[in-house]
Amino acid sequence: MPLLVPNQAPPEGYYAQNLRAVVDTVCHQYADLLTSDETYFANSALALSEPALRLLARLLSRTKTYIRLDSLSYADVGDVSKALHELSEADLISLDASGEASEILNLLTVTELKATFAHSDLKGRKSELIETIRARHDDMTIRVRISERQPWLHVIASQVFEVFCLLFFGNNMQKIEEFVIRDLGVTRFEAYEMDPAFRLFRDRRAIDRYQELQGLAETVESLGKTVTAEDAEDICRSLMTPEEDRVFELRRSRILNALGRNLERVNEHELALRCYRSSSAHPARERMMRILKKDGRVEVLEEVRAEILDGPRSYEERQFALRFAKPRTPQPTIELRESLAPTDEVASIENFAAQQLVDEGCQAWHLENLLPNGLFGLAYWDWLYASVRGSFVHPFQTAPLDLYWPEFFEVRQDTCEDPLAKPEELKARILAIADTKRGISSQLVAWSVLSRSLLNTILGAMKTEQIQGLLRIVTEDLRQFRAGFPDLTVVDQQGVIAFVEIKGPGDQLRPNQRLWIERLMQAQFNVYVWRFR
DNA sequence: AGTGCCCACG
DNA sequence: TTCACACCATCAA
DNA sequence: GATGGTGTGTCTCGTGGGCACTGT
Ligand SMILES: [Mn+2]
Repeated sequence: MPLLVPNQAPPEGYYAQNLRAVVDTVCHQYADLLTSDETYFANSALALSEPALRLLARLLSRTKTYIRLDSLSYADVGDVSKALHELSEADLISLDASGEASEILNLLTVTELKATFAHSDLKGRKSELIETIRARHDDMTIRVRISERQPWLHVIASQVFEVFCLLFFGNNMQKIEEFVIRDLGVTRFEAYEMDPAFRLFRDRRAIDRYQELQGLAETVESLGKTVTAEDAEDICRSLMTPEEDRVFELRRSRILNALGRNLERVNEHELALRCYRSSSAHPARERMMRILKKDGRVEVLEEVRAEILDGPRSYEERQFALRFAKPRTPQPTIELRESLAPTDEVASIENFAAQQLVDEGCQAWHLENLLPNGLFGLAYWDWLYASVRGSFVHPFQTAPLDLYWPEFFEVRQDTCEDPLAKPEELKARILAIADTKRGISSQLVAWSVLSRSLLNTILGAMKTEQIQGLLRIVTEDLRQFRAGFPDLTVVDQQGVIAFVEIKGPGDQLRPNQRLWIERLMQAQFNVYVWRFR
């Protein structure tokens, strides 16, 4: 029986308990790195009376930070106005009618706006209405007039609480709602070990820098191709120093790559080159080569090419350096089937092709990367959730933090058994883990797609060496081979497995797709491209 | 009156 | 709010 | 065929209420 049931009252004090858990954990882990504001928030929150903490938990779970008082009706809080005053006394919320006029005006409905700011000519969309009101009254008048009818509060603690969530989850995407999703039973998480002494953020600088990088990413994103040289200079100044932490460094490099790409679009080649030069992430050097080619700077181009070949960052980067701006060299030939494209509209060309294979007597599924990722995730389940310092930092993870980093296998090989060492047991191992772990969230295993019978059929159609071969490819480079797998997995009437990449008119193989196909052919799989014209 | 979006909620 | 992929336009050989 | 640009599906769920907006 799950802790929470939709539309049924949660256990007494449930949301407050979640809030307390986050604040407690962060305080224990990061007490010495918190600013005075953050420490103050933690102390005052933990010192609140139970009703006030319950109310605060609700307020912090709202998406907006300005909230109408008449929208607060929480039975488990009891005396709401008493709790409000307590929160206000603790400076966790403000009751003194603060805020931007436009934001506050948005708290009212159209009807209320018209009633509160009675003008005969108020009409149009709500946004236009608000503009009109703002043009006629100053902010103070607006606030006063609304607060007389519809008092509201501002959740001061919101910003600081975001930092607490960042420290708790180690990222800006997961929020405190994770608790609810888990307690409803929607997601189950593996019972991995965590080291409470481990810190994702080493020092205060790391916390601040994380947020700074987030801001820069947003700026670059929002500027897009309206970016000017001055903008870029500004942003670059904050991005030119390599980060010590590799996660930060990857983040920095990706922002530089995005900025560089935008600069290319506005023909700022020199600035773009500077961004790419400072970046340590693919495709920075690829973009450099393209720019240099365009500008006819052959010598520098060759220098970059040599640099890549000397230490390629990925298989794809190396492949690009080998082939770019060079006479065409033959590539391994791939079996090709060709058909006419369906005349009438179909939902997707992949499903159309799959249906045709079914009509021919085969079994066919559109699985793409879900198959290799799923098989790897199952065969290496214990590797994924092994106790490795720093790989798990909170209870809501679906993969270890170092999954896509080079030392993933190295740091686990002493404690985990290599599934490939006993190839004859692979099939049974994968099926057994699928049975025992079914439903537990994994970044690699899509349970809804990989049913027991599907796994049975597919694994049954693969020879032991083929399963081993497939996993060898994936484990060669988890990052590279997490994408590019052929669209369809097919088992024919003789029980022979094949993989098919479907190409509609005007679509062609991408480098990672070609790479997967070549590897699969080497591993003795039937693979072909099915092109519709 | 109908439709579709946003948001709180469990 | 990303990532992987398909689709589409354009250009060149 | 190469390249660049854009669109789509995907979300850790499902539901219900309130609201804006549209059309009669
Ligand atoms: Mn395809």
